[in-house]
Amino acid sequence: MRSPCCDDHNIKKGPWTPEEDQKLIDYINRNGHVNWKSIPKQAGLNRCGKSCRLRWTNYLRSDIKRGHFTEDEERIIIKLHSVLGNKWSRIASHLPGRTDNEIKNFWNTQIRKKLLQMGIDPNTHKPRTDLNHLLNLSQLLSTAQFANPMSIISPWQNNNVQLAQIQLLQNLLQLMNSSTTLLSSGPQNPNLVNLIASSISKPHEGLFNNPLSVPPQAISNESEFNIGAYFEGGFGLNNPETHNKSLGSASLDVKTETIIPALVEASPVQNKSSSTPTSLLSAAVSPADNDFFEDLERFLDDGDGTSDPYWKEILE
DNA sequence: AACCTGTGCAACCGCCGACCA
DNA sequence: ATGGTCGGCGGTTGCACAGGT
Repeated sequence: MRSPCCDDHNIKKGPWTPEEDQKLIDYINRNGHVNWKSIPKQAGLNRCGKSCRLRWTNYLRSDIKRGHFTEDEERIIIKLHSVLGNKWSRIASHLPGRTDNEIKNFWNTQIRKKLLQMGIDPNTHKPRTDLNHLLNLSQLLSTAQFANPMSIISPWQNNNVQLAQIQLLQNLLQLMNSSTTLLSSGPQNPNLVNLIASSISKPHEGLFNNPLSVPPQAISNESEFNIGAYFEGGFGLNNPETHNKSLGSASLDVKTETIIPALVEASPVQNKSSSTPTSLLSAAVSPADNDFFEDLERFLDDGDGTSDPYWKEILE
């Protein structure tokens, strides 16, 4: 049975004082750190060895680089995380001056949030498929498009609405793909899938540096679209060919976080003849609704011209 | 001005593996 | 081979602070 390191109730815990820091620095500068357990006693500190080691490695070391992470560091962290997972110490070993604790905190408080807002699962580095996210996106879009039709949308706002639109389309594709798998009946409407797929594959360079480009392997020819290959790349995170492009600073720009407006309550589901994206999604994600493709196609078809044409704009 | 809430980050906790006697 | 010790790691907590109401 091992003895706990810090089981002495007289051992001090909590934040370190400047005096304690100085004692530890002086001692290690003089003697180095061979045996952490013996250091507190020899340095005159009422702390456990573990606490001393942590304080030294995460804060007092002279080679610690403090302050904001650069975009390069952020890119490296995301890239390494996509390969290594939560191996913070291994990630830290590639970032001189950064500690595992610092990187872990940075990931949990900043990067994680950014990825989630971009519709990327921070654990898998692939597009999110949870229904709440799809609904959020659709709410965002309907808010941006319909909340105030008279308002003038600035170019960068418009760009981000389009970013959200593409995210939503991608998630729809994935949902459709999984739906066809679940239904075990093969693609129910390959033409529809191809229609959406081809709309995503259209170039958007100049809008937002094409951060969500389609890997070439996803489109084998004009009439076929390989959804599996498309999403396998996880926005290129696992694909060396697309990695740099998809992880470019544009895709993680702080603007992405700030431009997405706060979500508002979803508008009530309207009748089919005046379907909004919200109502479409409500229909599309309903577990009991097996007519998803039919509804989607009907919505896109918009024969009576009463529904909003923006879906057509996206797809066209 | 007081209170509430969200955020960032330092520090702790518990587990695990390496090492050694 | 076994058990004890220690360092390292990842998850989690709790505090300080800022901003909002």
